[in-house]
Amino acid sequence: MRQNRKIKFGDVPAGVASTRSEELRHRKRERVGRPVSVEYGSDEGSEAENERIASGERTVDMGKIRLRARQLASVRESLPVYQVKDELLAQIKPSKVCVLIGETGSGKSTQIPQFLMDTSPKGIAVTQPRRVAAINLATRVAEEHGCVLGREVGYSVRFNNVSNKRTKLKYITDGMLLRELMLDPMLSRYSTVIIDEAHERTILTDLLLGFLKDLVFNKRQNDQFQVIIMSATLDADKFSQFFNNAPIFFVEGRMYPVERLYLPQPVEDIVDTVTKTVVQLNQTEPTGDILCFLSGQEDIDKIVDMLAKLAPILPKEAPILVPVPLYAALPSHVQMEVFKKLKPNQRKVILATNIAETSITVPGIRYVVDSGLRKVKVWRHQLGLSTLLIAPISKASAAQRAGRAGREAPGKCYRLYRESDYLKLSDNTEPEILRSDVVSPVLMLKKMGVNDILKWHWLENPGRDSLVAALHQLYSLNALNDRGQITELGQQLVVLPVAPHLAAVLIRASTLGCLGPVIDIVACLSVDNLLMSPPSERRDEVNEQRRETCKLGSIHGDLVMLKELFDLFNSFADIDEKKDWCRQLCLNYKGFKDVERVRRQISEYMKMLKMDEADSETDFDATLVLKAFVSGFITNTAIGMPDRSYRTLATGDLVSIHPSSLLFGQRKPAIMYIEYVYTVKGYARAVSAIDLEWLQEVAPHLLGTREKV
DNA sequence: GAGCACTGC
Repeated sequence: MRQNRKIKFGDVPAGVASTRSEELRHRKRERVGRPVSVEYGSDEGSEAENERIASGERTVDMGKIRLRARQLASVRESLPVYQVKDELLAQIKPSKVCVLIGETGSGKSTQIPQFLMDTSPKGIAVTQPRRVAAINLATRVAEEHGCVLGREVGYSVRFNNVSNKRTKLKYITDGMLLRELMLDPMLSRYSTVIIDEAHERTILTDLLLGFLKDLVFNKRQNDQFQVIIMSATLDADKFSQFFNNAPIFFVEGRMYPVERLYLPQPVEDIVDTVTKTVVQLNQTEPTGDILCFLSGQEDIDKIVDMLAKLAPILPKEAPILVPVPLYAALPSHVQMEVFKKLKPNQRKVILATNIAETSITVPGIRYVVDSGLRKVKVWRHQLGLSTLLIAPISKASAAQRAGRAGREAPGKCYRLYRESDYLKLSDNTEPEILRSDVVSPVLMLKKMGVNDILKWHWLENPGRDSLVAALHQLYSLNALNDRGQITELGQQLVVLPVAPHLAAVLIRASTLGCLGPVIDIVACLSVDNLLMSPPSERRDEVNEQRRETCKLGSIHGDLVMLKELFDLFNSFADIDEKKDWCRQLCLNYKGFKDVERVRRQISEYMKMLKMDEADSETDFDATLVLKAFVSGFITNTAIGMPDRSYRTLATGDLVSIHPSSLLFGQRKPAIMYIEYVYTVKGYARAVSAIDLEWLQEVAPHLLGTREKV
């Protein structure tokens, strides 16, 4: 750390008032409700317990459940949204579509669906972008409603359906609702669909809104069918306009004021600035934990190290700083550290990525330190690769981060940028669909019978180039015919719970007779952070050990390595043995447990498509398996050049084997890779050695039209 | 000779 120059934040009071009113300015909406101070904790039910109850075990004590519901009634009644129940219902009722803005703590996600339960003729679906949110909400609402989870109130997420045909209110991830929509385009089970957290603008939410527009105004126009869009931010006009000027309602939340403080000058070194700000804040501010938002793991680890070193030598009058990292790649038991209660003379400092903005809510936060940065993955459809960039956040995101300090008491937010920089930020984060690969969305549209995807009523049109690139990809997979219609194969791909390219590999594998091992590999590929990067001092040793362990992988590449690792994982009978082995090779034990789950699911879906892995060859044949993969990743192939570099077959672009690959440093005539990412240069990840002759065999319809694909 | 934010089926 450089010489301890103090970090100065500008004069606050005026700035605070103006910023606050800035963020409130757009609220020229019909206001219902007034701010109320209540505690609204989220009691978490154990998932295992819920499953047991929902599976019909008759040890349920209904008396106890009803008593608990009565106890919760007073909490419910004090929620902002409850106070305006009748007024709100009277306004919502007559509209086929409405937009409801409810701030954090308003109780909209738990209460409004319950209000509608008695009058809704059929089921109510409430979508959530994340699984845990759907599960927690359903658990809470079942408790409030006084029923067993999975009966009148339930949930449906991947791997877990705790609902039945009679379930009236179902919390569901938007991915699962889309899946239901594919099977039943009318969504005939439901009379109300509530899209929650619409402001997050995930791809799946955007798609749902598009399909719902068609349903509510055309297909189920004369039916009793209602759509409610819930958003936490004020950018509701977009939704309203999209649904033919649907009415907008506003419910106030229960948030404490958060003072915003800015720096007078921009800073260069964010790691240094965050560290100094935390130390300074610790000495001057009363009790309360600190949450810092940073762009990624690298900066977080550096700050954690620095604070850990500084903590023992700081003045003893101030609380002792306890730094805690928080990002998705951390094992879950390490993530749980953020919830740990500390001694009274300690102060928790959480160094987090965007994961703390929406996915994980940490209690006890009074101070937020915001770097104003995040990492964002941007898809370049012209090049068929993705890049990971550090970018400034939006105003909406800055407000969300600041809000994390005001959940339990008034708080402060230290923004490590100037107020003038804040004012220059865009209002909202760019919708995900504009910076993503749209192969899968386009296939879904085709499945739903949309002919002209360029002119479809997209909530946000991804743009001609992006859509055309996706159409080409789908055509090259044989998912679309040359008239752009979905093929029999396309119908199969859309069902499988993996990306279309990987789905194509699965189908191909079943005809080649190697479905079993291919499911293993595809399951491994769909789990993040399965192979963890070893700490620098163990790097060479671990790499060597992995090469030793995976003899075939060292020749054929990473896909075959995954198969070898998964087989070995399964060969240990004892859990502790498995864990030891994972530690040795720096593998993620929980990751492999997830692989097993995904594997089971894929296997079930393949059976549904009448493809059975029992038909697989008994001996593992690496060539056969890689041929299956080439059929899905024909555009991700490159030829080895005399100067040791590789050039992509499709465009001739330079590509290098990523150093994390087992094939790194090896020369092969040709390679195929699952992912192509650009950082300092174009890197191929998950690389396999292939034979060029396979291309002719696997995809004769593509060779010769290469420049078009 | 690198370094991956986050989520979903």
